[in-house]
Amino acid sequence: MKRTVILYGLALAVFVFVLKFLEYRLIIRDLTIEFYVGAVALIFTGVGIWAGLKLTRKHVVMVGPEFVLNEIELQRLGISKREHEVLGLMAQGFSNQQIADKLFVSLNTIKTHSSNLFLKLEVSRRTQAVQKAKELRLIP
Amino acid sequence: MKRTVILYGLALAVFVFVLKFLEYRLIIRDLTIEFYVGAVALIFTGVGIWAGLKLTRKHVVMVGPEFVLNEIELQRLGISKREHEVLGLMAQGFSNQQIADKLFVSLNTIKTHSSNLFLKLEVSRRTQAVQKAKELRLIP
DNA sequence: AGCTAAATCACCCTTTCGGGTGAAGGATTT
DNA sequence: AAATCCTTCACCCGAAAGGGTGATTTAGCT
Repeated sequence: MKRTVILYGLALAVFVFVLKFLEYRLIIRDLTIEFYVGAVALIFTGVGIWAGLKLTRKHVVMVGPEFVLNEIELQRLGISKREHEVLGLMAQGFSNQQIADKLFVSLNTIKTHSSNLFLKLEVSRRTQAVQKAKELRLIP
Repeated sequence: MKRTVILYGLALAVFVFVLKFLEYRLIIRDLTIEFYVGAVALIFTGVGIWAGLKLTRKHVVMVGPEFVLNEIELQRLGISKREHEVLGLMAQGFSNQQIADKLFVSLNTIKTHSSNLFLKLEVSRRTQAVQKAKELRLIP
C-alpha cells in the first residue's frame, strides 16, 4: 500500500523528467498539443488501472464455512439443552452407553432423551436424526 | 463491458473538447505546460482506476462446495462398488432392511456388506462409518 | 404455593445391528 | 486351470437401539 503510493509518485516524477528531456530534444515539437495530451491521458489511464487493481487486490483466504447454531429451529422443535447435547454426541458416532458414561447418567436416561429426540425430529433411527440435525444446522 | 468502453471514449472526447474550449478562452495560457500535463495525468489516473475497477468487478456467486469423490482413498481402503453404494444409503439413514429392498438383495447380503465396510473403515457402528466416510469424502 | 417443563431412572418388549463363520456362483487375472 | 476378488446368501448369537409406560426430583414461571 505505502510502497505502491511511493512507486506511483516515483513513476510520475520519472515521466515528467522524460517529458522535459524530450521537450529539450525538440522531438515533441512536431506533434500538436492535443496529441501530446492524448498520449499522456492514455498512459496515465493505464497507470490508473494498474494502481487501482494493485490497491484493491484482495488477499482472499478460503476459510471453511463456520457453524452457526440454528437456535430458531431448535426452539421450534422444542429440543432441550440436554437433548441437544445427546444429539451432538450421537452425531459423533457414540453409542448410547458411551454417551451415558460421558454425561454421568444412566443408559435409560439416554434412551429416553434419544426417544424424545426422534419424536421431535420426526425420525426413527439415529442416523436419520444426525442427518436431519445437520440439515437444520442443529449440529456442526 | 461494451458500454464502459463507449463511455470511456465519450469522456475522453468531451475532455479534449473542454480543453480546446479552455485553450481558446485563453485560460490555460497562464499555466505552464508541466502543470497542464500533470493535471491531465492526475485526472486520467483517476479515470483509469475507475475504469479498471469497473472492468474487473467480479460478479461472485457463492456456490456450495461441490462434492468430489475421493477415489484414491476409496481404492486405498479397498471398498468395492457395491459396498460404496451401501455406504451411501446408510448415510441417508436407511436401515439394512430398507437398503436390501432398494438394491433387490437379501438382508443378509447387506449385513455382510456393512460388516466388511466397518472392517475397512475401522469402525464398529454405522454412525461412525458415515462420519468417517464424510471426512474422507467417500460420500457427499 | 402451584403448575409446568426438564431431567432423571426403571422395566418391558421388539427390532435392528454387529460379529463370526461358511459357502456358492461369477468375473478377472495370472 | 488355479487363484483371487466380488457378490450373493444363510445361520447363530449377543449387543445395541428403539418404542411404550410410568415415576421421581429439580428448577423455573405465574
